[in-house]
Amino acid sequence: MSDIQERIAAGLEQAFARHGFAEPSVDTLRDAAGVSLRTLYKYMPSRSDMMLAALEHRHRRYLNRVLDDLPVDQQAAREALMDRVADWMRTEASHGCLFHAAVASEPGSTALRDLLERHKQEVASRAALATGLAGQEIALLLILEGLTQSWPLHGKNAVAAAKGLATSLA
Amino acid sequence: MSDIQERIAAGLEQAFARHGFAEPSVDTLRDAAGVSLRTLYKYMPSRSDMMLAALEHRHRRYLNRVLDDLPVDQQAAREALMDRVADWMRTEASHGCLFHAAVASEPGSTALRDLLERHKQEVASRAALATGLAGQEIALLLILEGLTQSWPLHGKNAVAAAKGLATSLA
DNA sequence: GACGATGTAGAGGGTTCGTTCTACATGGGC
DNA sequence: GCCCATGTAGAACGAACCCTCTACATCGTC
Repeated sequence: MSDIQERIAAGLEQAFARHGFAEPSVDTLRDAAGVSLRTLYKYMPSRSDMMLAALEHRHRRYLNRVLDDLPVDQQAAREALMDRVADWMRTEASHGCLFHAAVASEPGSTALRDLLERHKQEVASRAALATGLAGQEIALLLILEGLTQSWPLHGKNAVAAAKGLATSLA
Repeated sequence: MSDIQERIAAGLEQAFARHGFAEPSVDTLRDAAGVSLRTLYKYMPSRSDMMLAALEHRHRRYLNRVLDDLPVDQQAAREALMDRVADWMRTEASHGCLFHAAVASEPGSTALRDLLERHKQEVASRAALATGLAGQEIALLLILEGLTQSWPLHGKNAVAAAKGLATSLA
């Protein structure tokens, strides 16, 4: 991926995260990307491609920010994981999971659905590995999804509930 | 609420649930509502009002289908609750929670956000009451959100995980 | 210094969309 | 029998949107 492509994807991700997938026009996306319309369309030939590129970019950033370098101790890793998710929500995604939002905005797109599935799959397996919960990927993912969805309304209380549930998985 | 208004709202809810909030045009919504464009706009003067009416309708139906008449035994109520949510997903909402989808499609709308909050609030308090988990509304809501989000990918495994987590709340 | 590759700036086309408006049908109450 | 309220059918309008295209700037290379 070239440098300019990376910068465009980063700008698009910001715009979609802030305003959702329905609202921003391509003109708005161009401003967010910081390039001309011609260049934008050169690298992402349609609005759908812009959505996909933004989500790919977000996927990489999410893995880095939430799942890299968790504590070695498994209980500490579980708590840190929930804190990291909350921190991600606070700074990046105050409206919930961007991948679910994308699929909701275009339920017909199989490309988006595949991307959502890949994202959740990779998050679940890496999270289970880091917390010593291999074999309980689904329960752990359920907690992460629940935290992501309920954080906007319940904040730190949701984090505490998620930690408690993750601990109970043993 | 008049009879025709009820029928319109029911049709709109179906259309939004099936195709999301971004895709369907007002012409499509009119077909789903089964009335003329003039009548549709008489009762719901803008597309945003159509979304709100559809969600109000869904809120009432969700409470009826998922939370009415749960078993008296608390452990049985917890399991039945998760089964009911899964059944709701299977028959009504294969793409996740419609309220979250609405907010995601229009993050700027405070009316939608308020409606989401009211919906979740009422679901949480009624669910906690029925399952003997008063005081743990947030943890229970987190499980319900997690189940709703992960059911499309993991189906009955997600239900089993949700039951396990709800049982652990004790 | 010419040139080709790559960028910006932004106007324009063709389409779709939300909303309004006109014209007409129907049916119960005086 | 007339009328008004309420419904259908769908044309029309203005705005917004996605995408293309033209015209021009910049910069590293020969």
